[in-house]
Amino acid sequence: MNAAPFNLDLTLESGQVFHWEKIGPGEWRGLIGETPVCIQSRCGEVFAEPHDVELVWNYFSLDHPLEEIYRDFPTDATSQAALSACRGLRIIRQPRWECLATFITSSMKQVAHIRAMSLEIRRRFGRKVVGSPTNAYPSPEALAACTESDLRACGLGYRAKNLVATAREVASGRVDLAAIAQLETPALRAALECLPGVGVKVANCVLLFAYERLDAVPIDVWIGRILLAMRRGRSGTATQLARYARRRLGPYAGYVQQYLFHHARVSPKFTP
DNA sequence: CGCCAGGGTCTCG
DNA sequence: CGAGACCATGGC
Repeated sequence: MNAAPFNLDLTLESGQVFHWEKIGPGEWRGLIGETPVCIQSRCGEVFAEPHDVELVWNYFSLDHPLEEIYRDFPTDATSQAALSACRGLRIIRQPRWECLATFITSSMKQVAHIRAMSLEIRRRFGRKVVGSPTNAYPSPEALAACTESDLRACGLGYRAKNLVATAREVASGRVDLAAIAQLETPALRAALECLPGVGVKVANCVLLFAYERLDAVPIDVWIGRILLAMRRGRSGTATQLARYARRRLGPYAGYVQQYLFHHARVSPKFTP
């Protein structure tokens, strides 16, 4: 299938999903939900095994209008540098529970360790998938049945309590992750923030990565520093930075944020 | 060893 | 609303 521009490496290395394994140049193995997939991208052409176009197209958001998004990119030097470095990076449509759960574990953790925790949670509590070395992400029910110390054994530390509590909210049906997709963004954000371990930042990650709200801007320490630098010294509280991001990053602010984040993180000489 | 990481929550001005 | 303390863990 043809999907230019699409850069698989950038997409899978930009801290959105944490379970894919690189098995060759531009070639990755992982799971889309519970379906094991091998995928390779060359020159805008995508090859996937199994050849399930619909599944791959949807997961990697190959329908997102990247050229239109690029036309709306901010014109400042920082954003344009991030754009030329990350062209072809796409915001993935993640399964909702998987996204919510992994970002609850993400607080004050580096990407590499989020990955390690996520893989351990899959290994211990996820359903085995034939043809995949990686297990599926455990269901809300499976994690709801865990104790806090079960999850501490996966390296979660104080995050274990929140993950179990949120799993129980979802498994019990008190929160329906599919039903709330119909809500407008402010109401959806509020619903997510009611869950234990979900604050402003994690809610925005879930809005962007699992609910297709492409204007949602997660502000972590990296993006915080970048926005502060873009504001030229004017000091910024969290609310000021959020307002600035909403005003300056345009209709696809979430995309811009993801490009800024990844570019900064892989630039050895990044000093805001 | 000290510092930092895709923060949330509670308390106190 | 804003600032601070506290929460665990691993990498460098």
